[in-house]
Amino acid sequence: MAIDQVDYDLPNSKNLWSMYGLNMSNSLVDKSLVKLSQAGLRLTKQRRAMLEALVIAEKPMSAEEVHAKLYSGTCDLVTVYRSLEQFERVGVVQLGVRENGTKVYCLSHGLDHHHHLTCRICGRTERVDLCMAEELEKVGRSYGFTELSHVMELFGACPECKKEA
Amino acid sequence: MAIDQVDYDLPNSKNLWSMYGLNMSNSLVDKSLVKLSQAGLRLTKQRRAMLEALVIAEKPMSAEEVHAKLYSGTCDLVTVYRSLEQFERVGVVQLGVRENGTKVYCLSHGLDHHHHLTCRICGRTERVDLCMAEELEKVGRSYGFTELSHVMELFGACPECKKEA
DNA sequence: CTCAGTGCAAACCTTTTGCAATAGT
DNA sequence: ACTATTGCAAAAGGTTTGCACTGAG
Repeated sequence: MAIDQVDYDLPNSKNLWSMYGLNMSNSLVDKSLVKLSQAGLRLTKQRRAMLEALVIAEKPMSAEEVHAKLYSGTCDLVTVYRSLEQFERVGVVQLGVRENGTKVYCLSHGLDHHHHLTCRICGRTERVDLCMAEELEKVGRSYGFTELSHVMELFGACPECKKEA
Repeated sequence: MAIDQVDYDLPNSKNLWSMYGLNMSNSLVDKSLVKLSQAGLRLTKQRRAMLEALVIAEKPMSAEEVHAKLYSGTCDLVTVYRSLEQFERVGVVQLGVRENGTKVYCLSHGLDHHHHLTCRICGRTERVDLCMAEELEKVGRSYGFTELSHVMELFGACPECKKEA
């Protein structure tokens, strides 16, 4: 079992987190769980595992990548797809797209919307706190569009990968 | 044959465009052809048809959409995929991604890089002349990244679609 | 108890690859 | 002629769907 995998097959207990053997009142995860619950979604061990994986990773991951982080047998890949979709719908995660079209998800850090710089060779990811949401909203509204959303991803070759090549 | 389809199976002639029955010294297409040629790519009737389709459409299209614009039998879908990839490599088209991960391509209007606002219901597209390329480059370089590129797409529901719903 | 969520299998859609035939240059 | 490009067929990759079963509220 890889060190960063998450094992949720532990005995039950009272509170939300101790049952997973995690000493974690991680505000990100807590907030996420609350949001899920408020949106009427059910809290399952599979979903908790996925959220946990997203917190640990701290970077956008595809459904397959999230699935790979889970302790083998935690849940089916299909469930990851379905849950991530739900998570996005209720604003718990933020959707992004890789250059090759793969969808990736990362936890919404509270209210703050952000973007990423990704190495297209090794996948290294850096957070980019730069966003033109307001300007884009303005343009969108000027055309009468509503329910605006945007995708912005920055790609490049990181110094390490460039060294090797 | 739909009115906006492009038929290239016409008799040969001397110049680049008259052979297609098109009275077109369209600078966009001309520039594109020159770029292709300069990059060492070959000018085939399939590629000319694709470029033409892109000019007529004036909006980003997926490989399948480009293929659908071509007169039936002009070329195989696989060829469209391969050519668009080449076009992008030499800077003749610009790559974008839809919310669902589909790759889309649009002609690079000369040197100007731009983005799009797309209705996620009907596909209507508006050009967005707003870009933070410079700021993004700066961030990328600050992390030591090179060969930077970015994807930015704005999505929403257009007024017409909203009316119906 | 009820319906949302899950697993499994299979379908689907988009994109990529292999190889022999074709056609620019 | 030389080699990029094409078509066809097949595989690959990522995502979605159908259905019966399970489990959270």
